[in-house]
Amino acid sequence: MTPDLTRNQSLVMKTLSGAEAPLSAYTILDRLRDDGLRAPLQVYRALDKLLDMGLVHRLESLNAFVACAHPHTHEQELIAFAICENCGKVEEFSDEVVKERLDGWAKSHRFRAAKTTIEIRGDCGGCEAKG
Amino acid sequence: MTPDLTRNQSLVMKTLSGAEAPLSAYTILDRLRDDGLRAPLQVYRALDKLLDMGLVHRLESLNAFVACAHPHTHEQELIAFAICENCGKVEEFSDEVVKERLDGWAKSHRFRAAKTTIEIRGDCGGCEAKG
DNA sequence: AAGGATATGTAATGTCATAACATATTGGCC
DNA sequence: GGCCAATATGTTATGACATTACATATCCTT
Repeated sequence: MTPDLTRNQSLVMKTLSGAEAPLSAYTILDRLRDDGLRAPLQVYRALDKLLDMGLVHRLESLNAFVACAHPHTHEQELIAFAICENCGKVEEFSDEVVKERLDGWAKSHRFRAAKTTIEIRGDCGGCEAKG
Repeated sequence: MTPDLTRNQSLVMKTLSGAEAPLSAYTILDRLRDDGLRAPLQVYRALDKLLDMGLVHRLESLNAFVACAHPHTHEQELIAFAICENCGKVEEFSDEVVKERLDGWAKSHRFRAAKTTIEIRGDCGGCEAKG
């Protein structure tokens, strides 16, 4: 069912999975130089497929990518991200009520939603405790 | 109360207000060449101020900017955008329940939200009717 | 008039993403 | 096995978005 990953896809996935925070495509590339990757497109192509498979998310407000925290569990869900501007960590969550409300708006306005982005920028509790 | 706009800010604001759809900073620049603007920074600096004043919004998923549809009316609101990928037009709306739910999540996770982005990409009714 | 804050002008550079083209690998299907 | 289509890969160049750094000008307050 889940297709196997190709070499480049595996490398990119592994890099993202091991990262503490979102990475830009160029940062991923830098970390994979030793594995033979040389051009941005090698990373972007792998990311495209991983996004399609739902294994990776793109954070629009950051122009960066994260490994999905709950692969396969949200086929139908609307995912929101809380991004700490201090430590860079990202929390992934979903809220059925939010989804219902946005779906309701779309329906009443005859808007056919293809993809919805919800990103909250701020400071996570951990950072505040330290600061 | 509302500070007057400087020359560059006015030019940028006027360009965005007259546009049917979001514009990138470089598109704005191109449209203002005849008014003497020459460098991206002149546009970005004006945009920064206009964003601060709440007269303009940035669409993260588009790397583009729109004039605010309801200036001064949403000091406290959470604004969502529905972006038509067909005609490019953007609808701006807010939903108190969505705001409450996201605020609730943030509170329960000790996350201090600074800015929240909600962007729905899809097709607006008008486009579907034509297609 | 002096001085600080804000706005402006300009060049250079940094960051993110894709187009275009060539080559290689994979996987059915006869 | 051999063929062909689909998919993946490699590489160069270019396009699109945004900021750093520095110089100059304007505005406001005293």
